[in-house]
Amino acid sequence: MTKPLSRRERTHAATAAEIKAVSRRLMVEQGTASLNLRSVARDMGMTPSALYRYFDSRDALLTALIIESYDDVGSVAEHAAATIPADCHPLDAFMTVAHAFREWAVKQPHAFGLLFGARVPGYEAPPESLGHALRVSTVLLDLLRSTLDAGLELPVKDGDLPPALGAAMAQDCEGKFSGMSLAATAIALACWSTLLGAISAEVFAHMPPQAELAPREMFTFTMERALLSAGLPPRP
Amino acid sequence: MTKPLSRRERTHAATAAEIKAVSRRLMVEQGTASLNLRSVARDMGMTPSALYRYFDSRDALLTALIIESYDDVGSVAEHAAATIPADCHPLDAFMTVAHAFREWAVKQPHAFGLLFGARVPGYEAPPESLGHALRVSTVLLDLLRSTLDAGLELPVKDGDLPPALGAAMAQDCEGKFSGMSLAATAIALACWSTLLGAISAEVFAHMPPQAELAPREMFTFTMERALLSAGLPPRP
DNA sequence: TGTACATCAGTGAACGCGCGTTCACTGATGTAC
DNA sequence: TGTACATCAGTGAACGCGCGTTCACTGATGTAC
Repeated sequence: MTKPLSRRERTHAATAAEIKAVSRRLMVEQGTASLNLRSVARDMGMTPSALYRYFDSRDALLTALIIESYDDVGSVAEHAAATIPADCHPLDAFMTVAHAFREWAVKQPHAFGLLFGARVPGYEAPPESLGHALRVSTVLLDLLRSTLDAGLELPVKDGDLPPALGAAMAQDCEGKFSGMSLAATAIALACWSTLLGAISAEVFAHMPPQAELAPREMFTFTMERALLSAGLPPRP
Repeated sequence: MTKPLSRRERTHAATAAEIKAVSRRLMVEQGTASLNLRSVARDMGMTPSALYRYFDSRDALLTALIIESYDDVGSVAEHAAATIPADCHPLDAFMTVAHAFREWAVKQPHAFGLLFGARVPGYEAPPESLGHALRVSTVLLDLLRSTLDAGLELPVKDGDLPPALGAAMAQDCEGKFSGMSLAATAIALACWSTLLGAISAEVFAHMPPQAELAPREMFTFTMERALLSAGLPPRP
């Protein structure tokens, strides 16, 4: 149904893409919060007002960047998951996606900060970004689901959870965790928080110098310990 | 040797403290990056220029806030550690400090973001802040050290570490980890990154709604699993 | 105890700056007959 | 194929705003004799 784009539409899209690319680069250099239209325009050799042909406001540009970044990291994770062979050890399967996520973040620390750091003050993410936001975690959840289907024994049972935690896990409004036990949900969330923590500790440089000497190995160590404690079988 | 402060010195210190307190409050409302002298002055019913009697520049104020926050969370952790009875189960001992850290962060999300979030762009922390920064982690390291002394068996031996990780852990420039094995160092760093991750996932609201319903229990669950996988004995 | 002087807190106007956004415009690119 | 018109990209000047910082000043608080 989508008509082929006219020449004008194509150049318009290309310029919009360039604006986003330049914004990205400037965010690396100057930080996310201080991204501003005038420096983007300056960098492109345009007047600031020309940008309004492409984005309604600074916030609209920010939203576009956020959505694009969510999609970017989402597709990185999806592609990584697609390379996992069927007979892969679960530990390797999860680590394949985790490493893909980490490498994306290390290459684009500004984008990672934009999505997973402190919120940009005064900016509220629009609801339509949620769908894009969920792509990464969905990849990991699917992986967990198929590992559970393959007979994974969790080290925690539903009854072991403190009542308040169990009750909270039961509120699965969006149905993302449907079909998973409460304990599995809790473990999934714990691993997710460990994953985000391991990446942001590295990206935001909150680790002592030792860890910075071998960041990739440090990440592997942290995540594998978390996954083992989640009940994944150790490597033979 | 310290002379008693004169009346003038006392009022000066009191005003400086008020400036910092107001800055803190404004950071909560407007975000860290957009803290500015004019709104601080406005809030205090002063002229912006008057602030220069107390701080040389905006950066100097930011530095003072950072150092004060490090000290704040540091002393919170130290006080929590001081309440731990001698015969305390190691899991409870660590969780006492971890909960104190978390509660501090939840109460002062802006301060947590300032210290453990993305760096404020264009601002470089002065070297003298390092000493203040290390107080929290020192409390936890001391706890680990005494647990090791009490005969804790780690689930990982030095030889199990990948060579690059072992070599990195061996570079203990500041001597913070002196007397600890390489494996113990690696485990300590993994737990530290998990701790920061669990707190920032909550504070920066990067968890799905389920976790937000029982944040404290979620935190406990995540951290206890990490500590158990670090070799701490389970509760009887 | 009283007076002369120094120190400090805070004022108010001003500086130069960069920001987001608006608006009337010019020229080029595409479209309809 | 050529002409008339509509659409779009981008310009340049201007708006009001808030920022950090400087500077000469006033008046109050403390100090020395």
